[in-house]
Formats: sequence, C-alpha cells, structure tokens
Amino acid sequence: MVNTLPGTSNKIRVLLVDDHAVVRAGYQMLLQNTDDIEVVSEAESGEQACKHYVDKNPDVVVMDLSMPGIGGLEAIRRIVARDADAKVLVFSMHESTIFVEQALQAGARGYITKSSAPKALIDAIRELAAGKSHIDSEIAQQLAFKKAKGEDTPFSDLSTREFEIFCLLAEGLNTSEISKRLSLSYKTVANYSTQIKSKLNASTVAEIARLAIRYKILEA
Amino acid sequence: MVNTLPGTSNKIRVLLVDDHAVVRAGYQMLLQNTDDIEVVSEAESGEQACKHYVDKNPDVVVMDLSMPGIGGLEAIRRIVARDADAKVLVFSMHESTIFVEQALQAGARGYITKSSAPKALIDAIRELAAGKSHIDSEIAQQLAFKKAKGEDTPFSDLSTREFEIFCLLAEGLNTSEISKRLSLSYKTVANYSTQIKSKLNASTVAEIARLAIRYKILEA
DNA sequence: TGTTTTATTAGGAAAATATCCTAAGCCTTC
DNA sequence: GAAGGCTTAGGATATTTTCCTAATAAAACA
Repeated sequence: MVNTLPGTSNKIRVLLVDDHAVVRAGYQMLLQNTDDIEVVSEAESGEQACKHYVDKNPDVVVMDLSMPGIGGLEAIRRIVARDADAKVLVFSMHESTIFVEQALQAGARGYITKSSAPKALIDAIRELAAGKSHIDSEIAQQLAFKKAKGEDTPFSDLSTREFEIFCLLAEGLNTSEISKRLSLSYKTVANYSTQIKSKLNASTVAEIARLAIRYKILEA
Repeated sequence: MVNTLPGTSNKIRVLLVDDHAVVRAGYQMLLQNTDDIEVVSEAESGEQACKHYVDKNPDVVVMDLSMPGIGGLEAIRRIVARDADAKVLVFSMHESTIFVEQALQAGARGYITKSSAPKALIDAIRELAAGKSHIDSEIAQQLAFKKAKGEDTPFSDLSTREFEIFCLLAEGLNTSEISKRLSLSYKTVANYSTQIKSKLNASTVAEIARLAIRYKILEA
C-alpha cells in the first residue's frame, strides 16, 4: 500500500499527542532509531490533535489521555467521528482497565502503558499501521477476564438500592447517616456496603468515591 | 570548583530518578544536547535512588515524586538526611502547590513541572549545581500569592507524615496496606488516620478521596 | 544553653463497624 | 406456581476506629 501523500516516503506517519514536551522528546528518541516510522506532527492538546489529524492525515496517532482541555478521550471520539478508519494508539500512564474500556469505546485501536518496555510502543505502532489492534497484554488479560464475567460498567452489576447506597457512600456519608437518610436499619446498610465493595472490587470507600468521580456520577 | 572524582570531566553529574523508562529517555535526549551536563546514573525507584546517590555522589538529583515503593518525598528525605548538601531537583507532573511545599519541606532545592519548557529543566539543573534554588516561576507565583493572602489549603495543617498517609488513604489503601508500605505499625497508621480526619473535618475516607481529587493531589 | 514544643511512633481498652451467614417477605418471570 | 433475584435485617465474630497515654527525637525558642 502506497502512501496517500505524493512525494513522501513509505514510512508509517505518526502524530504524537502529549501535553508534556519531555515525554514527546522521549517518543521522538525512541522512534528515531526505527527506519519505518516517522513523526510527521506533534500536538499538545486534544484540540490541536484534531486539527493536526485533518491537516496531516497520519497513519497512526499516539495519544496520551490525561491532557488539559477536552482531553484524550474526547479527542479520540472527534477524530474517529471524522475518519472511521483512524488508527489511534493510546499511550497512557493509567493501568486501570476502566481507562482502556473508555478508550476503546471512544474508538481507539490500541492501548499501551507508559510503564511498558520502550520497544512495546514501536511494536504497537507497527501493528496499528498494519490494520491490527494492540492492547497491552497484561491489561488485555484483565479486560478479557472482566468481559468473560459479563462486566459492563462497574455499576451495571449493582441493583437500584445498591447503587443508591453506593452514591451516598461516595459522597462521604457514613453507615448510620445513610441508614437514617434511607430509613433502613444500620445492619442493612452495613451489609449493602460490604456487598457493594465486593461487586466493585473496592476495599475502601475512598475507592468508591474515586470510581463515582471518574464516572462523573459525582463531582469531586 | 573541581569535580570530586578524579579522572572525570568537569560536567555537572546528574542522577535521574523516574519509574518510567520512556521519560528517562526523554531526559537523556534533552541533556545530551548540553555540554556541561552528564547523566551518571539512573534509578527507577526511591530506594534505588538512595543507593545510587551514595554510590555516585552526583551533583544534582532529578527526581520524580510519584513512584512505587517509598516514593519521591521519602527518597528526598533520606538523601538529604545523609547529605545535607544534596541538591535535589523535583521534576514532577503535579502542578499543585501542595506538592511543592511538601517537596521543599522534605529538602528539595528546586521544583519544576513536566509541562514546563524542556529548556527549563536544563536551566534548573545548572542553577541547582551552582548552589542556588529554582522553583518553576508560575508555581512560585501561585505559592507567593497564597502565602501573601494567608490562604491555607486544608492540608497546610498536616505534617509530612500525615500528608503522606492522607495521600495513600485517598488512593484507596486500607490501614494495613499503608502500614506495610511505610513500615509502620498498624496502630500508628490507624491513629494517624483518625488525626487526619479530624484535621480535615472529614468523617470518612470517601471525603478524604474527594478532597484529594478536588485539590488535584490525585486523579480520579 | 536549657527549656518547651512539636513530630513520630505505638500500646491498651472500649466503642464502633464490617463481615459472613442465614432467612423472611416480595416481586417478576418463565 | 416454582425459581430466582431484590430488599430487608438479625446474630456472631472479626476487624477497625477512637481516645488516652507515653516515650523518643528533633526543632524552636528564650
């Protein structure tokens, strides 16, 4: 397959998106040592990434998730909305499967973490360019496990009452406050709490709160 | 001033500490282009950093804060405890002034963020090596502003140890996990937790987590 | 320099909470 | 109309938190 732009090489044309200049320099350093990958553009925000994507039409976008402004997820969504064939590789510091699910749902084709070996980035870019998808194998396993269990969002497993109590726990109410608010016995709420933690795989209410905020169920 | 080690150049000898290999590669790339700075060692944890410091006795330590194990703050504390002249430059992703305050309290001489211009890192290393201190100017202004207004964050009341435990609580670790992580007795951590909640006026760890997220100490 | 304060560490005892098990009453669904 | 899930909650036990106390070390102060 030839490149779409005339007068350029046959290299895989990459758009780097990360708000940290140093991290972009790190990518550059790694990719310089390959002869089939070429960085054609850099962006330091989601907004910029969208523009640069239209301008340069890269083969692969290497995208960080946590950025100021619209952020990586929204950028992916917009890019893929314009070009359903866009190949976005998320290169994130987040190791949580929730982020992977979010990224894939947004339209990303690959996900690797910053703690993976440098070579993994190069491999992933090549696979994406070849039309395949690539997810960090450790995370892929976690994810597969979750899917096998039929887990959608972490909350889809919760009953109405469980979700209600989940929200109050996340807000910072303690067991007796919740029991008063809902006119339930203390024991009932305590037992629900245990159940909720178990379903959400959380051992503390701090994790509950973070989940709620991450899923925009609650504002920090 | 000549170098302490015979047979080596006069360059500023730097120890890089960051748990992400890619980020270290980024540092390397930037520092390669200078002729007065030399990376003599790399470490990917706080524990390693302490060892490497003793081994190599670098002029400047460039240190990330969020790392597994003892973390950056504790590493700074240990290094400075051994060598009061140690010049530690924190190079962190956290833009919150709380981290700056904590880092300086722990004994750091400089603080810049990963979103600052690459050149800022080089400048900061040179200033530290010259015996000066260097804080990211934007953050320094925020800090000055806060101090001038007498604005206390809810955390300014917390001691170093309290803040450390606060962060781990917010992350979702339970008491015994924290005690293991910090090599403290379960009781000590439990008592600290009570103290922290009281100081922050929080009755549950969920509130702790929300506070941490609200003040950008932690991502959801 | 000596004194006071503050930080860090942790044990004991009692109170509060969480966990696990069990079970009744109620819907819904097949 | 039987099965299964949801809501409710008690009992027993285990774990955690709270409040008090105290030793040690470091820092601030006078």
